[in-house]
Amino acid sequence: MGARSHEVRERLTTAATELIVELGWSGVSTRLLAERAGVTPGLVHYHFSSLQALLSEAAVSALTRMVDGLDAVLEQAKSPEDVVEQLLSALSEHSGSDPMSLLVSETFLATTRDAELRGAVATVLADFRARLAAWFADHGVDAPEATAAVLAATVDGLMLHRALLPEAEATADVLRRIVAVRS
Amino acid sequence: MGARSHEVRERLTTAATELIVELGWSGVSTRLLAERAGVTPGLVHYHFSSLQALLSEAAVSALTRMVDGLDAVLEQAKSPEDVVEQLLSALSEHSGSDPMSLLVSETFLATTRDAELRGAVATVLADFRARLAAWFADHGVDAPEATAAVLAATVDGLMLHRALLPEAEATADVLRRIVAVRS
DNA sequence: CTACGGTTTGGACGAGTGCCCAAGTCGATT
DNA sequence: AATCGACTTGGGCACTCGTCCAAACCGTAG
Repeated sequence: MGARSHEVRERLTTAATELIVELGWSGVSTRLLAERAGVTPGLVHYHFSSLQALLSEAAVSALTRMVDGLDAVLEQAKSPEDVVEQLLSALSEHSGSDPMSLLVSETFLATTRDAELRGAVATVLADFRARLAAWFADHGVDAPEATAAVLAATVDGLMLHRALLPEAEATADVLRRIVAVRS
Repeated sequence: MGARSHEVRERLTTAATELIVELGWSGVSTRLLAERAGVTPGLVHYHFSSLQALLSEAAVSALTRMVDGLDAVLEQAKSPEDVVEQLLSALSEHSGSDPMSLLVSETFLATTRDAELRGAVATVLADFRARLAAWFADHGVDAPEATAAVLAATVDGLMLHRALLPEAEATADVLRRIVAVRS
């Protein structure tokens, strides 16, 4: 596997994440993917065992990068309320149907039809939950694991809903209630 | 439109909701649909203008029924905490990858690629939010609209996550924090 | 120079797709 | 009995799909 091979693989996975967002997981075809990546269709199955494998690898690595980015938020947060604030604003930078939200949703849904992908995504999610829970535990939040699970779920749910309806103004205030500190 | 026509339309939409759950929105084909409904493939495009239209009609009516079902929960609930409890247990009846969760997710995702469907689903969601918010307002919950929006989003987010990871035991306790009553 | 292995090409394969339509069935109305 | 219109049939059209593969390319090692 020379450097040339590695570059083509990367071009293909990059094109894959773009197209998953634009056309949906099942809207991505071998030929479209090759065209976007600037290679010939035959190359797709030379570098990857199947189209599914290519999409999965692309999505999982994008998700991993995303979680690492959210992790950086934790390091700067001073209070639990701060975490909510930061998470929310990190998401609000994007419009309702932004690339990140769509990629997350598409990938989650794809896991219901692909056991291998499901395992990989579950690992990423568990990792994020664990880091969040650890931070909460360190900062006096009650029931840190459950709080992390609910907060992560809420963030994903808001992603879905934001594409359909605008959020209420006081969303952040309500979200802050989730991270109640032990009294 | 005779009674015969109406029965076939219903058999097709019923088969559609089943297949969307089993195979995903884009995994449903004309012929598969017809086979499941026990009719010939040509009938699909006689009764519906397109496959998309059939899927959309089936999904929206299923979603509407679902929201009406959740609405019944509200009528029996005595306190805000009760609402959370009931919503959660209504969801927990189903396994992680239950039909309802999957249909919701699939439909939400399909809205990103179909403007007409998006409008219809947004109406259903807005309706549910409004009923929830009205109930909260009547029962002294602070910021009822935002609370309803966050709770609805969390419920959907938990639907997504539950397929991947088991929930923590104390999820309900954390969720109850969302519906804090004005002090 | 030859030989070689990783890479690339473009076309082929069979299967499946949404949609359409001429022809036919069948129950109700005239 | 004849006619009508709603309904149904099954096949056909013009695609796209994932995957595969023989052949060509090309930088490097012998």
